[in-house]
This record gives sequence, C-alpha cells and structure tokens, in this order.
Amino acid sequence: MDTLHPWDVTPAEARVLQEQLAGRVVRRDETQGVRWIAGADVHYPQRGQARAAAVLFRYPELTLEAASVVEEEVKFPYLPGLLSFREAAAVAHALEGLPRRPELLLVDGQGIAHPRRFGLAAHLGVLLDMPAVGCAKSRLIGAHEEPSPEAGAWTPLMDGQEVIGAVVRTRKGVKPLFVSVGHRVDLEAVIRWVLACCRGFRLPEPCRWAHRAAGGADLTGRAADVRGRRA
DNA sequence: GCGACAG
DNA sequence: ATCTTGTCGC
Repeated sequence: MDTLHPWDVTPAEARVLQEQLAGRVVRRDETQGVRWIAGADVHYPQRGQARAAAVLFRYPELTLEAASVVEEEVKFPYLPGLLSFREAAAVAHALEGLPRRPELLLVDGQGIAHPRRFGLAAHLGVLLDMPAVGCAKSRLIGAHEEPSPEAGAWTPLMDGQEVIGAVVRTRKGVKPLFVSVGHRVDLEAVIRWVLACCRGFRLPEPCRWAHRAAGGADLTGRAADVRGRRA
C-alpha cells in the first residue's frame, strides 16, 4: 500500500496522480455476500495532528466487532479536491489495526463525485484494493434536485450529463448524504449499502461509530468481541 | 476577477 | 475539521 505512489507531493503533483489513478477505479459491483463492513473517519485533536479511526461491523447484524485508532502527524493541508492526500494514509494505518480485513469500506468523504473522479473513498479503495463507498455529509461538486423528504428518497448527482453519485435521504426530513462509487461497487449498490447500514440516524452505523472513535470516544466494551470474551 | 469548496 | 450552550422542534 505504501508503493502505489509517493505521499510527499505538492498539490500540483497530487492532482496529476489523481488523474492517473482515477483510471484504476472499478465501477462494477463486487460486494455480493459481504459480511464484514468497516467505517472510517478522521479527527484533528490539534493542528498538524490527525487521529484516524476504523471500526469493523458484522453484516447484516450490524454489530460492532472491533475498533482501531491511530494518531499521526499530518503535513498536507486541507485543500478542496485533495482531501485524500491529507487523510488516506492515516485511515489506511487505522484499518491495518483491525483484527480482520473488511470486505467493504464506508468512507466519510466523496468517491468519484470529485473533479478528477478520485475522492478519498476512491483513493482508499484503489490503494487497498477494497470495495469502497463514498459517504459525504455535504457536496463537493455536482448539481442535483432535492430528494423528497421521506427516508430512502434519492436523486442523481450530475456533473454535466454524467451521473457521478446520488443525493440520498437516509432519514425523514434530514439533510441528505452525498454518496458515490469509491471502488468495486456501482451506484445502485452504493445506495443500497448506505441505506442498509442506517439504523434510524442520518449516518450509516459504521460512519457514526468511526466518527465517535476518531473524536476520542472509547469504544472498548461496546465491541461485540470484547463483550463475548467477558461473558 | 468572482464565487465555490469533502474534511 | 475546529471555536462552543442553550435551545427549538418532533
């Protein structure tokens, strides 16, 4: 994973890498029979420091199995369109701390709904060769109609005539999520997975818990495997 | 030049 | 993302 490309790059070099790597994104669904889903998110305790969290869920039970958190220094600044060069490495490291390799990854950020079709979820998917879904709380690029208020409603996210994602209402009356293909999934599956992982909250469970863990919450004791060992 | 802009 | 309490609405 550390050999896909260098990380110590300039913004201009990063954009070139995105244009090249975007060609490796697989937009076909390869998520049949998935039973292990991971969620990932990054928090910044202070400037220059990132805390990345990865959580592992069993599907379809949607029970928390394990969590992994890493803290490391970050040098690359936040620049719209270049988020992955700031967060991807830390997320990958957090994922390495899980007891088993996930079969699907839900990422807090865009997949191909990106200027060069290579957002954070696409980058992580290609980097780890893992099916990935982009699950962002707001829009980076694209035009769209407002989906109807009921849970499950969605409208396509368009960049000109190209469909780059979907705007999905995961819960009645709340602000919709901007989802898109990360890697080895198609848009239909992306929408299905996101909705299937929601349990009454706006964010899918893996994203919600990854967010909590990255924020510093201690998930020890909430994980199913830990409870099982104690029993 | 001006406005937009994942986290 | 972060700085930050109470408050309005279902």
